[in-house]
Amino acid sequence: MSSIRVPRKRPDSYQHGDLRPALIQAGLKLLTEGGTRGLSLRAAAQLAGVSHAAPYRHFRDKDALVEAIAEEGFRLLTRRMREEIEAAGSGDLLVRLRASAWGYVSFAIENPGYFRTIFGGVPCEDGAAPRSPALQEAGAEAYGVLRGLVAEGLQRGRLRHGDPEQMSLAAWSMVHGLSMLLIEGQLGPASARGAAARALTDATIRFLEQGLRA
Amino acid sequence: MSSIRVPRKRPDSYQHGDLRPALIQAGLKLLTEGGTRGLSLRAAAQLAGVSHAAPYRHFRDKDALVEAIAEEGFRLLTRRMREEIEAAGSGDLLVRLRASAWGYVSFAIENPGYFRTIFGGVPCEDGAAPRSPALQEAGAEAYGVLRGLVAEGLQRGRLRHGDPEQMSLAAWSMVHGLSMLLIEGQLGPASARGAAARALTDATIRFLEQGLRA
DNA sequence: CCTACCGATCGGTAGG
DNA sequence: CCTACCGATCGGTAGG
Repeated sequence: MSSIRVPRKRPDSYQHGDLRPALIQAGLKLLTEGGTRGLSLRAAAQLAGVSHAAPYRHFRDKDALVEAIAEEGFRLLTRRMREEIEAAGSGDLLVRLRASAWGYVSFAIENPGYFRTIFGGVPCEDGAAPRSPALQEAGAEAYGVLRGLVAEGLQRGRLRHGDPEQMSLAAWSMVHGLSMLLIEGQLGPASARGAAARALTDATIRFLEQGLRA
Repeated sequence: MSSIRVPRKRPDSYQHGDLRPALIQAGLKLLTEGGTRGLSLRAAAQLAGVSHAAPYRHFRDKDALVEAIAEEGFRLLTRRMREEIEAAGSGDLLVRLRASAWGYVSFAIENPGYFRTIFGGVPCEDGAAPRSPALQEAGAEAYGVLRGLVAEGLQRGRLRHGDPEQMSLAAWSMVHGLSMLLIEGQLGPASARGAAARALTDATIRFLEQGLRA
């Protein structure tokens, strides 16, 4: 057996000031591979190549790390939706709505660790979820993408009259439910792969479109 | 301090042959209160009033207990949906579809512990979910309720022509997504309470109905 | 940012 | 079904 201490020249180049993002990445990896049970500050520290006491300089406790991961995840989800919408061009609003739906679902499939953490990773306690203001805002921004599309559709008369909040919630529920069923394997492992998932998303969202369109 | 040992006449009356269901109840309580992190075979044993080695006579390991809880949850979910459908009478199919949706959502709200366990409690690992045949069947039965209503609607010409599988999935996605958003507090704590949730469910499901009805 | 240490809890097994 | 025990891991702190 060689020496027990691994170091020599830490995994990448933390140590300086970039330990925080490194811990987030490590935590995400642990979360993805082993679920909430697989995540611990100690393991994250080890993955990042620092002592198990180091993380406490960046995160008050384990929940704080999970929250940081969730916040990052929300931002990435928002970005993905916007990218898909942009890629769909400035054409028909229903097409853009469909694009945003695919952005949502594809993000979930490709980033199940982030996705699960965002939606109920930590505050699964019984009572009210004690989400931080920053996390709440990140979530509101993601929801705002859908909300914005609906508002635009109503304004342009592309969607039938109705409560925009209810319409947005209907869309959100649908893509969220589909995402969860896909990543949890409820629809079979094959369904979660790219092309199949895309087809399922399109087919599913079209039923909702019929209910929303003018 | 009185004696350390609590017993005298165990909590209820396990010991004989009803330890298994008692452990399931205990596990559910732990799961509900503290999430996956809060569940341990030892804690469940303590809640049930037995030694921490006793559970191993009924469950191979921790995952086996979680799976048993999920199976029980699926059965209760199925029952709840059927009850709501029955309560809605033999009237219009869309009314019954709506009733089943409320059965689904209300079960989730009232039994978040069961609901979370059913959908991704354990097998959150990265790869394929290793769900037991019994668990898969329990899940298929719950899905079958929705599936049956859709089939009936198509047969009676109450729903527009379409792939029954896709239509069922659309309905499932919607109620599932709404349930998850509600119990994880994404819609605010107030929304998850009875009347408010019912209104949200009805409003949401109606948009889908427009897309499904003939 | 590290080493060293604390108490607590865990899954699991031995052995009866 | 119990007591007693194992090694491992955890969150967190002291103290530097």
